[in-house]
Amino acid sequence: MTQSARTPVWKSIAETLENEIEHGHYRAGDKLPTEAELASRFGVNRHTVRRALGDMAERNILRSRRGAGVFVESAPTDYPIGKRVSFTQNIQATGRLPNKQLLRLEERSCDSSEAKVLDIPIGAPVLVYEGLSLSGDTPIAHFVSIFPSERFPHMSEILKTVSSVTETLKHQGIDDYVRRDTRITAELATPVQALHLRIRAGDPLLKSVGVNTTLDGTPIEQGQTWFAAERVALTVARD
Amino acid sequence: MTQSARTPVWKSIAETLENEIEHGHYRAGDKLPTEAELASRFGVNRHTVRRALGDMAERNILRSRRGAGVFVESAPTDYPIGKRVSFTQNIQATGRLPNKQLLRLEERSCDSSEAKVLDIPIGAPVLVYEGLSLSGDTPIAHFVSIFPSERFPHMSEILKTVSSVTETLKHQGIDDYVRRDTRITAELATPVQALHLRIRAGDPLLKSVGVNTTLDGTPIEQGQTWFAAERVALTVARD
DNA sequence: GGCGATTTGTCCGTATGTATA
DNA sequence: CTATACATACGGACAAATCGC
Repeated sequence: MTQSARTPVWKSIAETLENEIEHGHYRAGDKLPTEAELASRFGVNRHTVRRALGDMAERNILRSRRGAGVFVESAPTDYPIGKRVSFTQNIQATGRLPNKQLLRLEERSCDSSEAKVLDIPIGAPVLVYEGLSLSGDTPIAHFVSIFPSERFPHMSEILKTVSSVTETLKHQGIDDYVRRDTRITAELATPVQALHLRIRAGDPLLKSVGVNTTLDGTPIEQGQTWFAAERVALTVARD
Repeated sequence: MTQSARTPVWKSIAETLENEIEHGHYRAGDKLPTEAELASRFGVNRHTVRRALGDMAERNILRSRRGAGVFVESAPTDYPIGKRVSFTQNIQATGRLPNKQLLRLEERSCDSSEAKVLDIPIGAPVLVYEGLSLSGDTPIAHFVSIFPSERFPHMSEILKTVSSVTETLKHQGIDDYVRRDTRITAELATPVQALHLRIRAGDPLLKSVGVNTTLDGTPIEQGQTWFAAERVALTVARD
């Protein structure tokens, strides 16, 4: 009757459920049995189940919605930030289908800070490329990229048909490029961003601002990306 | 009278103010002149000034407080994430005084995930080191570090006197260590974290989870850090 | 849109084993 | 050994959100 082992009951319940999620018994988005059902399954009080679920929710494995149930969260996809950063490749590596949705594609003249970053004269034309990045059909990020137009006269037409920046740059004669630096901050989602990313306003976003250059150091793109924090973890690997 | 250049008046006002902040005319925490004063200074309507201030507020350069005035935000400190990540060195590089406040220092046995990361048997003793990282006297981050105790028998006593992890490890015979990987996510501050970091609950945090190893790859520390997003930008540099 | 059943969230209380001073 | 504090587990009641009809 008494608990002989040193591990609390709630903890072993949590580990059991974690294993079942790990082994695909429950998948991302699935609804777990109700607290009452789990309580009777494990032969414990509902509160003991709640302790286990609470622990798992704290570690972002589950999310509970009052009145609806407890649901399995999708594990955030690792998004490597390194020398070469490519959304298409990063998503393909997870085994899902990378996709992009175009929101805006326009030319305008650059301001002083953009000129400084891209190493072009103030007022020079830049191409603004805004859109959503999707993994399968779940939105991952909202991005705004800026290219120096004079360097890439056909960028706009190609971007309309090709949804990969890397591919588009290949058509423009850039076979390889590297990330010069990346700056990562955190922000709260605006209502518009929340709508686009299918999250709630005020949910956390990971903002990444990076500059890509050719191998000889000429800047070719300044990219700003707002990742839905619940779906992505940025990773920095050694080398 | 008419605007000959293509740049809007509000934008050049914003750039002017930005320059003055950049050049130290206004410093972090300073109150700007009132909107009315700025309007008369630039010879424009108050609404035009407001457009400039609004743009700067959106970029987190300013923060306005109704009834009080408009204040210069402290620029987020760049915090490089690379092969070697040291809070002490990172803060020293900004010219401020790194500091640490101890919140907890205790030994317990590790769970399965910690065992896996630190490459020790499940249940082996680990030292938990929790505290706050300060730059000067403004809190920057809240951290929880875990060390395998059997490898470092005197860690606890040294950490009580030395506030730098790098220094403490030197006393333990580890002259050099490298960051194996770093995982960056974004979370919302809990009420307790908000109190510690002197921000508001629900404000965005940058969470970084990293593992430091000796040069031969033996893990010596798992560190979790929650940075106040408004005070820090994590940077990833090439090389 | 309303309504009732379902489900989670939060509060009250009780009891017991374990570690600590 | 006693007193205290704490974590664990159970029981019940109601509020609040959600869903289906």
